[in-house]
Amino acid sequence: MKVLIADDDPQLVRALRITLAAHGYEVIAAPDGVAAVALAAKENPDIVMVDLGMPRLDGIQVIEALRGWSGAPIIVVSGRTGSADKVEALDAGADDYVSKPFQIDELLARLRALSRRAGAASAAPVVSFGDVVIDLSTKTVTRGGERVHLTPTEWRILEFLARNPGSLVTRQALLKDIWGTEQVADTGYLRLYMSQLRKKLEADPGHPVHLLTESGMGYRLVVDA
Amino acid sequence: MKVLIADDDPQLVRALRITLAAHGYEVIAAPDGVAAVALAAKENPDIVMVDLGMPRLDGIQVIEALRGWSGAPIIVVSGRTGSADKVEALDAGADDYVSKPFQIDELLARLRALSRRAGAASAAPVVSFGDVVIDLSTKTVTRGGERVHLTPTEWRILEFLARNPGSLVTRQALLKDIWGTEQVADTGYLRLYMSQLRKKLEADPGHPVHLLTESGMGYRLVVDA
DNA sequence: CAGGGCTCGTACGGATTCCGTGAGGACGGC
DNA sequence: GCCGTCCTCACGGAATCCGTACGAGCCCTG
Repeated sequence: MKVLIADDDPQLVRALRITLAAHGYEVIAAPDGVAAVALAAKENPDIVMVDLGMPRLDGIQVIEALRGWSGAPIIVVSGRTGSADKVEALDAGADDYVSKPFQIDELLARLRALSRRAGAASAAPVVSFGDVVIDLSTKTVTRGGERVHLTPTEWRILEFLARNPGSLVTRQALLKDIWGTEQVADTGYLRLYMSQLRKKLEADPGHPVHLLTESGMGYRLVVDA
Repeated sequence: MKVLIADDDPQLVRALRITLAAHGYEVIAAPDGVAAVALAAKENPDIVMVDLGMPRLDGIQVIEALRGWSGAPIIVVSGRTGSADKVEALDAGADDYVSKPFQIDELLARLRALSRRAGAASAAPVVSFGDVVIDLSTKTVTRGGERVHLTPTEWRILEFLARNPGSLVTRQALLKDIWGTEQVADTGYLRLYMSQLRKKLEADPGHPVHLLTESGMGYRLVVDA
């Protein structure tokens, strides 16, 4: 069970690290928002504890960024006790909110409750279709056992699709996630990358079976049951 | 969204009932532990709010009884603020713990967070009729297990109908939702798309059983119970 | 009971938008 | 300088939209 702590108070992080480690958790930590998001993408933690009021990227923004692709439970640990802060954090996608100072045994109980509920629904970190296997945790793609090389942009598109297997993904959702553009100005790159992904992953790129396009709406990755 | 409130304070129950109803929740209530368990078995609520310290059956025992067969999120609302009580309740199977007195907007936010996570795990928003299954979240339509391809406009019409299952949808409501036209100028597209939907989804398109038209009024999607 | 008016279902085809793909330039790291 | 990657542009082909037309069923009326 891997826990990511995003907090800029080194003393608190140190205390938590010792306590959590004593209870069997593996702990990783980041001192600011940007580092937290990057570390989460790299390590794929099972639970995330985030402080509001961090440097570089606010806690709320960290929550929103994580919720874009991760289903891991998020618990906010903050010095702010106002209900407005709690509502904002919970509605941004957090699962729980604990105010400082807190009792350590209560925090541990809340962690157990969260992981208990999330554990029932956690998805496998690999998806596969045909002879292609996508490992989301190690960021590798193999086809018939052979490693397939993808460019960073190709990987990000495929990852987004693989995190929503079987689901229709609209073009604007992809554009917003990959390029951050609010505008839906399709200048054509997406079509280009889909074409290249098909060339690398489909048996017959001219007649795709798994990387499907739904005309007028977006794309869909059809995976094995 | 149905909420069961198990609390022996009639004043609090009354206040909660009004507030929750105003936010679109359906509220049922039980004044003691035994009644709460019985009512939960009968009504199958989506969320349970339980007080510790109730007559006849303690809150902890209620949680354990519910967890025996129900996966519904449980939130404890209690006057006890000690961490020992929190730990006991959470480890018994509760998902969250709020101490009295509480801010009502915080409680609402926690309810939203709980139903969001529980909803993702359990029932996806799906409606079905005959051998046809409509998955609103993945925008997928299957018939006898086979995927059915719909054009964007066909999907939008079907989605609108599926979000109002069994009820009559007026033509102007559909026109306004799909084409954004305030005017009710029926130039015939709607009839056309309904025809195509029936061809794709009805066993006998000439004699529809589920995609019904109410002459002079609009359309109605009849779904399974 | 016959006729007319209205609403609805369905087939056909042009106009438009959307999509796949190839070629090639710009940019940055090594 | 070389190479990988990202992006622009252009064109052919496919999918989709939407206007029109025509026949069938229903209700009202005389």
